[in-house]
Amino acid sequence: MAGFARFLAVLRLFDDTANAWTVPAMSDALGVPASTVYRTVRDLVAGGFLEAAHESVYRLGPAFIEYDRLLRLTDPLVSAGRGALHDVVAQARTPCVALLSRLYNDQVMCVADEAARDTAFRPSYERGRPMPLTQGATSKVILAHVPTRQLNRLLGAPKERDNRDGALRRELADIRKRGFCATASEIDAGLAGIAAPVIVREAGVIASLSLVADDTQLDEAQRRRLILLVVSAASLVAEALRHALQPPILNDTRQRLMK
Amino acid sequence: MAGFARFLAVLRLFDDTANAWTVPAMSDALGVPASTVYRTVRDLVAGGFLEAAHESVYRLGPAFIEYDRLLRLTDPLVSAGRGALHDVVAQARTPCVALLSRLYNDQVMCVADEAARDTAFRPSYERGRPMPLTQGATSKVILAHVPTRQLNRLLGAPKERDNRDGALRRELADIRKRGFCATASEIDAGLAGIAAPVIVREAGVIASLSLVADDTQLDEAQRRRLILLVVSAASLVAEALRHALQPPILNDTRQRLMK
DNA sequence: GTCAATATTCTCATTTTTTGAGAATTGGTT
DNA sequence: AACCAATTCTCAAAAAATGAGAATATTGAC
Repeated sequence: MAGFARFLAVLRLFDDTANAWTVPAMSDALGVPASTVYRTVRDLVAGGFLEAAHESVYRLGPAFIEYDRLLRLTDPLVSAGRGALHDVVAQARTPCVALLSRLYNDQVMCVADEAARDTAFRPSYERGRPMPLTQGATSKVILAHVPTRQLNRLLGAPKERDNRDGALRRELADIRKRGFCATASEIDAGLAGIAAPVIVREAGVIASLSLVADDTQLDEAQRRRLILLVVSAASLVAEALRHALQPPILNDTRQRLMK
Repeated sequence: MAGFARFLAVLRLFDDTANAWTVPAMSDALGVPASTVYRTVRDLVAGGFLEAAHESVYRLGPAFIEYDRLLRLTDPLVSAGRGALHDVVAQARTPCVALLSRLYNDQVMCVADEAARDTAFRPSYERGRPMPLTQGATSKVILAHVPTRQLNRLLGAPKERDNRDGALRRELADIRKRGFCATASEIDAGLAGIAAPVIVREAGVIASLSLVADDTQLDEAQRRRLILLVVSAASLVAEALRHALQPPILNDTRQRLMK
């Protein structure tokens, strides 16, 4: 391992439980000499991606907060979707959380969320947390719209398929046809998920807008109402995205024009 | 420029306005051959720090969202302070925004914020946005507690000092003595800032907890009440931090114990 | 304050990567 | 089919990273 992979490897050591590392520990964990890790860490600290906490312990650094804000401000999906999330939780008229999620490597990650006032629960899906691909309405709606080739790659080697694979593929086809997916207690016991796709092929956007609510509070009429709400909000977001991307004011273009 | 600096340089091209770059544009801007930039970008994309948007345009990638969540979850300052922010805006009984901020290179950056319900304004200070060191209650309280040596470095070359420098240093000494800083319209016209220090030397923490409210709504009694609120909340956060850091369960230690 | 134990940086010869220029390839469009 | 731009590939030269250990700085204990 060398070059950028080294930096990635160091950063990937950090997770919710292992959130503070000493250099010798990293050196052990990666099988890389301490002097090299010291250099790597120094670079990361200089960039703000790591930070010396105390007693030779390093933590993730504040640069991530800065770039996260930039992303919140400039990501087309996030900016097109934030308003919709707000509207959805306001119009749901029940405690709930609205999510905007997308593919992230071979998982699904929420990139924006908003909870209605007085929502006591918090779903497992939350901004920035990678979640499984094949469970939960939020994820399955996305998976249902992934192009076949990519889907095959995501679902793993052909051997592993066959078993539950056929059923899953049928389910995904069904979701595609219906235009939404509603589940209950699939991720969090007692919580229902309702998700609709946000697809803008031209922009390579495959995402979902979803709503998580207390399943025991929902009668059939409410469920239908919420499905309608989510589906229409999702298509509004997709439309907004198409328009936002229509005139792509590229930095590149600007530079050329200025010459 | 080479190595990690190249990666940093590419990422630093992105800001609120220049949020989408083509490789040729980056190549131009950095004065680095396109083939090299392509390789750099490929690595960053693999790590999730950049993402191909469409038509050869790249944007910041979702990895930042993931690491931001980790930081929110595991950063001692953020986790010690979030509850306090919530309490402060609840007890302020006026539209306001509470902030938790810290040094970030030669600027100050908010790392957590919470707005009271029905707060119409949003202060310039917001999570993830670097702000000037010497303006605003939030920043000055921090600057007032930076060790002298570091302060000298931050305030720039000795020549630049002298002019407004003496006044600033006197002001900082005053803030240190009083234990808080209150300003009005120093950053945002019509908004007042009230800030108190969160200092935990043992942990290298120099931060501030601050409250931003509509200045025209504040009479003298309210101002005093809010100052008290902010000062006591800040010292609670500092205390919580000291306790959180008391038993530093290091990854390193754990590994040793397991042997 | 001194001392001992770590943590961190430094040195330098060696090895491995990265680099850059241009050619080759891919992918989408007219 | 031909074109154009984006992207990857090739390869020799050059630069930079590497690792072992020495040197130095920090820290905590006393």
